[in-house]
Amino acid sequence: MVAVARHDAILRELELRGSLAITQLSKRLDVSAMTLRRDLAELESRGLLVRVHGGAVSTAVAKQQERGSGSAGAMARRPVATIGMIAPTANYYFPQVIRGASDAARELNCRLVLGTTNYSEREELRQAERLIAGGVDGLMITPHNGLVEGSPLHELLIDAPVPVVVVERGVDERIAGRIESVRSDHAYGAELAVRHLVERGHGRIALAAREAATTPWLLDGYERTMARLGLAGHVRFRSLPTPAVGADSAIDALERFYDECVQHEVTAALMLGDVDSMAFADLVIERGLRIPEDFALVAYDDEFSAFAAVPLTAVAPPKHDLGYAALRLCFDRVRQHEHAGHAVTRMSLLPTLVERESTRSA
Amino acid sequence: MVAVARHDAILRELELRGSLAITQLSKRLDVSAMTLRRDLAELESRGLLVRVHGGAVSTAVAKQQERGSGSAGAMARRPVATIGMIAPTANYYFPQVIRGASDAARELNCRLVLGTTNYSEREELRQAERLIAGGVDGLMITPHNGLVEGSPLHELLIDAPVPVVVVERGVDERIAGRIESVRSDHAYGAELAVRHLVERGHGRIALAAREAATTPWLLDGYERTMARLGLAGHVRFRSLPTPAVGADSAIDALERFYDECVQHEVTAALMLGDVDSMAFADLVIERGLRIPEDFALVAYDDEFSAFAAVPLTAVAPPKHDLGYAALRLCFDRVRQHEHAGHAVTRMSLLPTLVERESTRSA
DNA sequence: TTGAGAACGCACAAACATGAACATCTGGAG
DNA sequence: CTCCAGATGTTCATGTTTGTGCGTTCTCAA
Repeated sequence: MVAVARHDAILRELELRGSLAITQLSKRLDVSAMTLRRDLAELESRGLLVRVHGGAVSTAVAKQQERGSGSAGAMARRPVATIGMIAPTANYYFPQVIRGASDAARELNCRLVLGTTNYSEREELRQAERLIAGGVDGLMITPHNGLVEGSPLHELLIDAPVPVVVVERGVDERIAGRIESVRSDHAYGAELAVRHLVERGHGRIALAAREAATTPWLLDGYERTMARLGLAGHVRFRSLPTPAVGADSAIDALERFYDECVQHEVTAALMLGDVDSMAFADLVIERGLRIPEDFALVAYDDEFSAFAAVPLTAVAPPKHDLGYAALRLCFDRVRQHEHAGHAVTRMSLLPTLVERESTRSA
Repeated sequence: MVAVARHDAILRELELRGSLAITQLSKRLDVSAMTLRRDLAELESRGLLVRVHGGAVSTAVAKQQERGSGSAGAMARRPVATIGMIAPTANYYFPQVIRGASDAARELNCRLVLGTTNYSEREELRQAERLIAGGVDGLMITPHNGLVEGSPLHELLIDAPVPVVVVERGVDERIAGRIESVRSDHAYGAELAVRHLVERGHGRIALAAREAATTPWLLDGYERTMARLGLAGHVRFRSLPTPAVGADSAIDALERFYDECVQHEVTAALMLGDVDSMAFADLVIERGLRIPEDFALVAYDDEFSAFAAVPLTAVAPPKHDLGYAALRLCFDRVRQHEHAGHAVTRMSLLPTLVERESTRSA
């Protein structure tokens, strides 16, 4: 590789990504790190880049950085837009989504205003009104029951003076209208899990889930995949009750689920929620079965699955990316707002499966 | 190999890659390094290239490098990435998609390289190989039959060293993998049309479509909506033949479709393709019916619908936005390439309905 | 604050590219 | 058939570029 070609590659990389790491680029271009350092030194002397420890950044990025720290935030750019986000809770599932949105907000230099509703419809409405009245430029919302036609929330959002993106919930097809959505494809997540178990030789696979927004999707993907693989006869779905706060009545339900599994000679299960899954795994082991030899388990959610006594194979919904993509979409709409129309976008992101001990094949 | 041929090869190489290395080219052309040096010396004296240690660079690149040392602004105009796009045709439907992609490319300062395949599977494979070998940074492709598991194209794309976005076609769910897609929701488009007609009092609605990639989706949305509205009993689907080029045998099929409509007391139709729809509208009027009073018509596609004798209400697939969104997605992936993973994204864009005379309610 | 690990850059060695001089090849004219 | 001119290949002394070992410096996290 000729020196100029390397220089070209370096500058291209900088323009495309804003920065480069010597170790990575040296692998990609198949030249030694020293050579790259010499190249960077030369290009820096020509004012084409700025060297930093580990690599280099483009002059544009360097300037921005300087401005940012130089006047210690006095010159910090004012946010270009304010995006409201309404989530049912900030305890479960959503923290990651919020973090994704917040990462995107930082990148796009816009402000994120958060409201939570504790799964109350009235609260959703109130928060939405508050944010819109408060002058947000765009709104991201997760109505806990989806957006139903004719509901007051629907009326409000359909006429909202700002773009609205529904996050992680469906939009009734009849409404469609201008409301866009970004969501995970949980049916696909269930499919992933079932296929994973089938590949490991399981034919009798059960599903357990408490009532949650994702449950219907999970059930859908589960049944569809079982049917497609010719295992429909063994479908076992168990709806777990949501225990009252503080009560550990969930254990009862898990025990009943376990008994059913034994009774129907089920050898593997997919269970919604990794906390429940961990409790269930403990129960299974307590009853004298080995995981994964006698019973395989896939958790649907991946917050703590890695930390179970037997690390659990888990389906990880793309929470971070979800928030990130939703905020970007919302921001795009704010920017285009008065420009020519655009097609209504429905985005779905696919979960991934992380294999751990609870399904390692024999 | 004669001197002129070598000179030609040298200049071609420079134009393609911007620079060349003597050792590599001497192997490839099977001539000694000395000969190449003499060639380069001559071509340099003619001002056709600039020699550097180890090889040569094109004058364009050399100038850019030189100017680069003066002002950093010079490099702003060089494309930061090259995105390949493979479409089955550039005559029908895709021109708009391509325009959308090209608009996005301009905004993002990247180069778009287009290949068309004339609906040939071999050609799809060949073009994809060519573009990847040619060093594109990302690839957008519309395989005419979708991406089928196990096909050579699938094998190629799944292992491609660059991000791949499938445009306006499905990706087999089992494949999923890392391949992303952007597409129109044609089922929703059909739903839009049917609902529009039902709102205007029609109960017996027919669908006509020739064999095309969108046909199954149209049929799906049509049947689903008819069923949901309790009109399932009146489903009439007519598959039109694709006429040979030049022949106007399509008229026969349209006549048969018309007869069927009359026979079943159908009062409205959704027809794929606005050219066919226009021909059909003419035929209906010729037979003495009035549009929209006696018969309502919605065209699926909106290139020329506005220019029919009776301007046609049409469903407009979001072609421009499709290309735009696909290129942006692809570009994003190129930028993130080696950074942390991201969730696989499936985007669907909703068509819109443009109301015109052919369905104005009485 | 400290320490592990990564990145840095000097100095030297190895590898490689260069071009002059000379050897070899080729095809056509004498 | 021989010779010759021009093109191409080879050798080698020289200059340039690249890779490596190693002590120093930097960064991040405990």
